[in-house]
Amino acid sequence: MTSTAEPRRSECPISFALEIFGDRWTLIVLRDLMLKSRQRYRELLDAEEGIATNVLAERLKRLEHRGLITKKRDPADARQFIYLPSELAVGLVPMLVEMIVWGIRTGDKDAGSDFLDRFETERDKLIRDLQQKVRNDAGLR
Amino acid sequence: MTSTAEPRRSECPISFALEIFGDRWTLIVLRDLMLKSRQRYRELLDAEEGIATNVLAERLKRLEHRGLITKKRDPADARQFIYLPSELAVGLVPMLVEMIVWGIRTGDKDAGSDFLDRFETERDKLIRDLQQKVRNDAGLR
DNA sequence: TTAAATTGCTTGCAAATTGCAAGTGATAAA
DNA sequence: TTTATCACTTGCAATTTGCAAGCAATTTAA
Repeated sequence: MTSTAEPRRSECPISFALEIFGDRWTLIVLRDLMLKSRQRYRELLDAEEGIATNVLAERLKRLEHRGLITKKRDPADARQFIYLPSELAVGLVPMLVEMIVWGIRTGDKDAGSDFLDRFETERDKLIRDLQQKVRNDAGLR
Repeated sequence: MTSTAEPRRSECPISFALEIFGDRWTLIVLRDLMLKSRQRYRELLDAEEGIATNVLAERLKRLEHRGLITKKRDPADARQFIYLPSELAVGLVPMLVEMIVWGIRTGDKDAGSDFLDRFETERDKLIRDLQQKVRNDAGLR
């Protein structure tokens, strides 16, 4: 059996991860899919950071190809598609939470003190709850 | 007092974090500075992923400007500079560890099973130890 | 005491990626 | 039927990247 994976820059897991989401937009898309419960192209395009439509289209293809999201037609409106995170994406929640915490502490403590408080008192439960909510929204399990 | 900070894309802490290290190279540089104990330009340039010299120079300036690293002359060789992570960078270790774990689990389980075992049995200590080692290497206290 | 290396960059340029605006084709609503 | 909406695609200019060569300030070697 031959491998179907892309060639890697190196064997380092950080490098591997960055090949998938090491750019300005991929994690913004995953944030919206998982933490803001957006699941349609139009909703993702409305990210307040202002992603360009061709870039969004390319990132969604990439994420689907890498197995981080699935795409299916909306049964209620055949013009639309629904993008859902996979379990691989759910596995990114701990990293996203650490990124959020660093961002709050470094950038703007006032804006996220509730999150910070909860993180400091019950990190594991916060993450489990978030992951369950994501799975739930995505119809996983 | 007027603010000296760059304008942000949004108030989101993930977005803020990505403005600092949301690209293919910045976290590779921080990985080498913190987890591989490299501290000179030449050593960083030798990253196996093959960073271009102009890109490395720009990233180092950026990281210094953002307060994630400091730069000082090598007292033993005035041609060289020593780049050291700051406490702000040390604060990124938990996120980097989660990224490593995701990368190992997703990409190549065999290559990092020791790290994974230790992560699963004593995550907090693993992170504390790593952070202390980084502070030590950097002469922080 | 010079000449050759080494170090940490900068510069120039081609190639790739991004951002922006304007389509396009399929489906749905009026 | 016409018009609107949705999920893109396309074309193109602007920005960013990668690559190779250069350069000034040391340090090492002859």
